Amino acid sequence: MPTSTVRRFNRLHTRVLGVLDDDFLSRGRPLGASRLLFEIGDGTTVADLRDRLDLDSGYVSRLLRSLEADDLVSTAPDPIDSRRRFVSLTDAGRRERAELDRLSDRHVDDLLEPLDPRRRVELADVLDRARRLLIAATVTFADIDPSTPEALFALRSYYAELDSTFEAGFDPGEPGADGVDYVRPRGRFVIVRIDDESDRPFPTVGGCGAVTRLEPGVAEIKRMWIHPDARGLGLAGRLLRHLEDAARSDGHRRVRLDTNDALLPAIEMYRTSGYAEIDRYNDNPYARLFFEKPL
Amino acid sequence: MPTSTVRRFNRLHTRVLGVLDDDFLSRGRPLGASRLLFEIGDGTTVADLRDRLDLDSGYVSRLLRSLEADDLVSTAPDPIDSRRRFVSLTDAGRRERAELDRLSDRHVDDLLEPLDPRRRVELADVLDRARRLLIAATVTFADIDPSTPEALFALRSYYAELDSTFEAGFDPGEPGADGVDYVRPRGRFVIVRIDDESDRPFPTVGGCGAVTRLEPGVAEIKRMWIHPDARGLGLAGRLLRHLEDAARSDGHRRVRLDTNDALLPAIEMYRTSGYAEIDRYNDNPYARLFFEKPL
DNA sequence: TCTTTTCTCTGACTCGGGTCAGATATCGTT
DNA sequence: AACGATATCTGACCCGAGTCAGAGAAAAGA
Repeated sequence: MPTSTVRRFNRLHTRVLGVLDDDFLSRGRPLGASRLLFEIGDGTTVADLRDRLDLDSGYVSRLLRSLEADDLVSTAPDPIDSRRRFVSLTDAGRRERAELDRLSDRHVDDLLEPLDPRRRVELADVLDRARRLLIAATVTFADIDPSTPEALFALRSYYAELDSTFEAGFDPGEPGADGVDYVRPRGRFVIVRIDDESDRPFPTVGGCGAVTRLEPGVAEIKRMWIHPDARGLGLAGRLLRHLEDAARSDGHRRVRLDTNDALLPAIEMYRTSGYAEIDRYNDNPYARLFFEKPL
Repeated sequence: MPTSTVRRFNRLHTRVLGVLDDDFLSRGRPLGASRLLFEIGDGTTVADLRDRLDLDSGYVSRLLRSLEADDLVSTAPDPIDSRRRFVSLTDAGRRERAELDRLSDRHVDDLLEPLDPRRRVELADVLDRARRLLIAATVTFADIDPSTPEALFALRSYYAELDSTFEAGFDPGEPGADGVDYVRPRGRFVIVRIDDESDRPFPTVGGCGAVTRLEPGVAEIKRMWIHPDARGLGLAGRLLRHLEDAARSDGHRRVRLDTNDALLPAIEMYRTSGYAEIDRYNDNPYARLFFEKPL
């Protein structure tokens, strides 16, 4: 049933919103060229454009030259590596991009105009909820090295949040310990990747989690965190299951985890996910509750 | 604010749902050809396809021949008018259409798969609400002749609903009276057109309403009806305002209307729209309440 | 009956989007 | 200095989508 409802919505959407958007985005020039204007942003290299839009190198080159002919972009050799060309918008290009933006806004405004303000807001609300659910549906879990920028970004966000949650603050201790604990064969570091365009350089980090070996057959789940903007979408539960699966496939029979009594929703999730409270099994000063689950 | 939210949703939507849909709809053949398979349905004429999809006649012809070459459709002269050609699907064509349908479903299913059932339903719910609000935004009000099939359909639906609402039933009286009352210069008949694909021969009728002259400067609003599926979208209020505008531009200074005390939401709307209760001004046996509003 | 209109089809064409195979220049490494 | 890898560009293509101008057959009107 959800399937047919989604398809029904899709048909309407492409008709009233999608198609038209493309229509007038092409102001005299090929549509692909207009898209480039947005993708260039504050300047990038040709290679970057190429793999962001997944286009043939020759094709991008041609599009850029047509934009150059219209004096909307300018290119120059990248000072660092002069095989590369650095592309940026000219003033006219920035104006054109702003104009396209304005037209898109205008198009949506015109569409919403007949609705009363209350329903306009309601539409925005339901579409935003739909967007978040779609993002949740397209999230991916990836094992990565905990020393990569992506992982460090997640960990730092997590620590910062703990620091502001706990009354006494939070000190992550000496960094680099993660370097061994969360790397195979001792453990894993998992990132929740949100495939929401436009956030560079890597897809938005929606959360993280780690597994590490405690003793033979027993793993510990640590560093579980979901970005505040991505909560309420069922991601924490999916991440937990993913980490349990990882532990299981690494040969563990039980998983443990500790938590602080300030993290109520987390505690609730552990209980409903089959975790039972056990005695303290480590000397983590921030931990007040300890759980275990057989795999 | 709603504007940017809508655009934000659009970007995500075309990426995760829209584009892919087109992608695999083209199973070896040009996309337009696949679309035709759906549009042909249980058989139509070439002209019908042409203006339903708004395509060039030569183009449709070519697409049809390519489908014929694949043995998916067959054409024959229309027995009624042999300038026309009647197009219908072969068995293979029907199978292919079913297969495309299955693939589309599958694609959506795969997308929803990671979501837990509760959130899957929630997504369907919010998308359906969004669809209904978008439909409400794209509705059009049109003055038409009350004797057209479209108008008759609306009126009959309205009478049928009254008949099942009133305990004693409802008898619309001698038909044809509308023929003079709701036609200029004495009055108007307005139809609410819902531009939701697929419902032929005319866009779905979402409601109706009429204005007629009572006495110099005084108009009466009658036959106001919104299709049950289209309620809760603010259409009744917009229709009422549209009818008032029509009365005003026809030179009236006041509008009256009568209603039955069983129609509570309508009564509530009249009160909040500036109508004041007045004494009975006609002998309509179904009316119990009478309202008037200065324009 | 003759003329005009309607409906479909064909051929010739345009255009945007995109691929592919080099050519050229630069960088990194040995 | 030489070699392979990398980044960009150019020219030659292909293909799908769509337009346009008739041609031919049938229907409708005078």
